[in-house]
Amino acid sequence: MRPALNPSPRPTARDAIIDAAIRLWSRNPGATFSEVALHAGVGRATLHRHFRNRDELLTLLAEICIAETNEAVAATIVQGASARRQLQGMFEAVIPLGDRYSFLYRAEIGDEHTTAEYRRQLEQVAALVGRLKSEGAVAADVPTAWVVAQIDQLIWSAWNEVASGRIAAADAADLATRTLLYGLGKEKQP
Amino acid sequence: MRPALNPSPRPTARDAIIDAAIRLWSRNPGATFSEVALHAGVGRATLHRHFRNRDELLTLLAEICIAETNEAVAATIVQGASARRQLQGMFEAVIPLGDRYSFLYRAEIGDEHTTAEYRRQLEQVAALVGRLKSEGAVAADVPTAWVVAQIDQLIWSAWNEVASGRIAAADAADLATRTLLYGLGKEKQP
DNA sequence: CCGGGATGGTACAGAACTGTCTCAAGAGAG
DNA sequence: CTCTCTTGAGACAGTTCTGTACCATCCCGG
Repeated sequence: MRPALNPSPRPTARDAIIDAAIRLWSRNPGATFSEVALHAGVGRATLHRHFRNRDELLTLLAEICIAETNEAVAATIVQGASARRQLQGMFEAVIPLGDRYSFLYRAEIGDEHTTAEYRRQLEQVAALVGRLKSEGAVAADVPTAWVVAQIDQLIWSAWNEVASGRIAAADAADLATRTLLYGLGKEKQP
Repeated sequence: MRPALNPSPRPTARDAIIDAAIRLWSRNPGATFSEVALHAGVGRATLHRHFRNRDELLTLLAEICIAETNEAVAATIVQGASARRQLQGMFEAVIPLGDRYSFLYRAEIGDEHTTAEYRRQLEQVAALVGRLKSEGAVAADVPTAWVVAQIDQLIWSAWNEVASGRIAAADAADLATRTLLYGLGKEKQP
């Protein structure tokens, strides 16, 4: 075999651990290392071989989630598009990641680099809100922090409703955009 | 002293524990019994005298929070008022309770009575949404579950913004109502 | 002044979790 | 086939949390 460009030679176990940890800690942030190993179908010792301790795994997960989100957003956003269209694109990209993203809300990440990266993401959203305002898509008299918070919450609840089957995945992004810009007080605007 | 109508003869310690537990577990659901005792300014032994174990305390806290919310809502809602007005009243009543209410989102309550009571609260909100729809304040084509989720999220984020000082407490309920009904896409409606 | 009840501090055993180690088994490359 | 690397299983000690018990102290009412 040629020298692997991929640094992980046999990634199955490692990937299974990462997946199980994200899935499990999303629902129960206090879940035990043993439980993670069990759900990953992996021995607890193997888990410790890949990740020295809880913090190391948690930090990696956070980095993965942030990177996945950045990637998804970057792939969807069209540079020349209107801010209004970029908002819609962001919803479309990020809502399906809800289950991988959600544990970040609860996790207490100590790592500086990770928190800085997260803050950077929020700032990007704030910048998008600024563009929405100058386009007239969002009212100027609303605090930007409030709009950012609403976008965050909409992503979360949209994924939540999709995951529980109450809303079709295809409708989620539209519904989120509509809710943010026009509210739920009248029929859908053109 | 006459036989106390109040079943708790010397409530200071007990109250301090309840308060500290709500405050602490809201931020850190995994906080230890020792930490709760420490923050309550009470010996750990005393804590165990009042509450046999974690579940007992947690269940009581949930019941208290639900009762507080019911009480606050009931005191504010005017029977004859429009659903639109009742929504505003609910926001005004519940947003200030955010810090006491928030830990319920994360806590895993096993108690049947408590979860039933919580479900009942959600159903009341759903009923309010139904009335909003028949009044024409909320569009009929939006799933009720979505509206309920938005109301829940608005309460949480409104309290959050108030708590972090980014938004004035007096404006919070108005902003939440506006966001829900009219969205953030245009200047405030009359 | 005196006694009962609540409290704080501490000690203790049991349980759960963590992190490390060892050893046997299995899968894949050469 | 053989060698190497990874894995699963389990043992182990150390730490933390839990729930209980005990005792000295304090406050309150009588």
